[in-house]
Amino acid sequence: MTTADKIRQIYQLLLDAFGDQKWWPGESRFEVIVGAVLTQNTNWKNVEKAIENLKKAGVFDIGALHKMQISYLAELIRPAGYYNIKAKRLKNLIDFIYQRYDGDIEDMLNQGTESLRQELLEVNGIGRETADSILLYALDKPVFVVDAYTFRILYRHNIIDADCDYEMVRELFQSSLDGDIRLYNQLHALIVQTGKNFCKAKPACNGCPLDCMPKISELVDF
DNA sequence: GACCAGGCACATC
DNA sequence: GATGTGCATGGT
Repeated sequence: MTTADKIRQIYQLLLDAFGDQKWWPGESRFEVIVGAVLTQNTNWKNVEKAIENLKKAGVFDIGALHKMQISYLAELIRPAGYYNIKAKRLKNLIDFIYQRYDGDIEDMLNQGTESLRQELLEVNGIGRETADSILLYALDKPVFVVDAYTFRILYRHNIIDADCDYEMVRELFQSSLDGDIRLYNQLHALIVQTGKNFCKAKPACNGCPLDCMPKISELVDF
């Protein structure tokens, strides 16, 4: 069985276990973009509070945030943690969208995936996971999002080894899932769901607490 | 009270 | 290039 087969099999198992994830939580491309920055190393519940603050303040649109004082933005997003640095990062990203795309998120859709990815990665505060989350979930681009849960789960189940880096894992998923945006979207969401529920950062790693993984081990020949 | 959460940039070796 | 550190709130 190839690694690609394993990836696809894991997808099916997680889908059976957790069902359709309907990701990303967010009602607009803009909301996904903001959430992608705010969720950096942060619980999503805290991000929701920060976004709610922005909505209640009546400033939840790109134009309002573009004009806003950074200190006020920081105060509004405070519940998301790291609020000073995230205010800067959000500003950097919005400034980029204004400078490069005239503040029009829809305009970004016309750009090629790879060049847009490079542009996003040049923005200070936008790393690979944040860029890829924006590309996939806000802009419907065919990019698989790799996060801490992805590494943790794959490593603990002997699908990757410790020195495997972000781009290697991304390639692994993208080649396994054959450019299917719908699958990229769903599987990343399922992995996060799995990680949140079962795969904490520092368990006794021999014997993953993961509930569904023994079933994977039975079905997949690791 | 300790530990963790859907990262990232920067300093230092 | 790898390794360590600061950033910070809120839930368990």
